[in-house]
Amino acid sequence: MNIGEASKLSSISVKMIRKYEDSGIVPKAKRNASGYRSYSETDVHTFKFIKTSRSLGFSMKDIKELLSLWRNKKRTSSNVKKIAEKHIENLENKVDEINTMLKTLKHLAKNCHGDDRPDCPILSNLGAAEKMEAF
Amino acid sequence: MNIGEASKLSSISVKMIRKYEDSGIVPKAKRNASGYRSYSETDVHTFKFIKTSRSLGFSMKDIKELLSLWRNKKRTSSNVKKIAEKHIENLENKVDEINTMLKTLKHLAKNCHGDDRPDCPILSNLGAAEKMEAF
DNA sequence: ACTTGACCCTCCCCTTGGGGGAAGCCTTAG
DNA sequence: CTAAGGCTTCCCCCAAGGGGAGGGTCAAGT
Repeated sequence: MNIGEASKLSSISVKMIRKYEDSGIVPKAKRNASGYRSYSETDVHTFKFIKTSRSLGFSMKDIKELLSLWRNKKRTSSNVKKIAEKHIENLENKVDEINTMLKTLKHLAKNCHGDDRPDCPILSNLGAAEKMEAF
Repeated sequence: MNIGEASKLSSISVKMIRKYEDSGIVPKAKRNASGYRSYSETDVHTFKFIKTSRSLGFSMKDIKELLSLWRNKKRTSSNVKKIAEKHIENLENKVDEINTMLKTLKHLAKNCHGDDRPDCPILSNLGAAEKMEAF
């Protein structure tokens, strides 16, 4: 099949399929007589793997590694688990980080009138010399 | 003062101070006789405002707006609050998104032996035709 | 057969919020 | 007077996409 159909079946844009090839995440596609890329069901399967991995937040770098483990029948599950656990840790750190921001932001927003008056604790705090750690 | 000192005082890199100027987030700096950018305490204050806002996760686009409200003494606090609340909403959505990923990832990791064996539910699920919503 | 529209190709630019480094002035200390 | 370090502009890079130009190819309708 051509790239358009592979794109539809995998829910990965034509642009990105080509980019994945350029960046070496997937091997170079075979070409037909007129230079069109030609894909098999297996290739679509690979694209779906990428799609699912992306939806779980894995980086393309991680996915490249996961793909090679996926293809390697002699892999050990510990290698895969390590990547997943590292990713879980990163995501948990990100959640913590955002929650810290949210705590401060909600505190500021709560104390802001949100009316016609110009005084606003959000702006005064953003512009304060002291750090936000203050509260 | 020169850009290096403004950078130290505001904790914003020299690179980024120049980039903020290029992108119009801050007005063009005055230049001294030899073409060096020259900053005042007020400018440093502005950079600190940006720094704090970034640490709360505001986009540069939001910060541009917050800065203009900050400088405008006739502003209404409702404008500021709207920006902050929209940002809070975005962050909350992001946390939800990541938590959804985490739920799936943890489920997968829990069921992965993580030993020498090649069988691994993480890979089988990433490569499954069915969507992850399945569990 | 010919046209038209839908695909496909490559190449380049844009995004966000940073960073690296080169080549060339300016300044200040020794 | 020289050397170091600060400053300037300019260009390149990252992730993970997207937009669009300019041109080749294929298939269906007339």
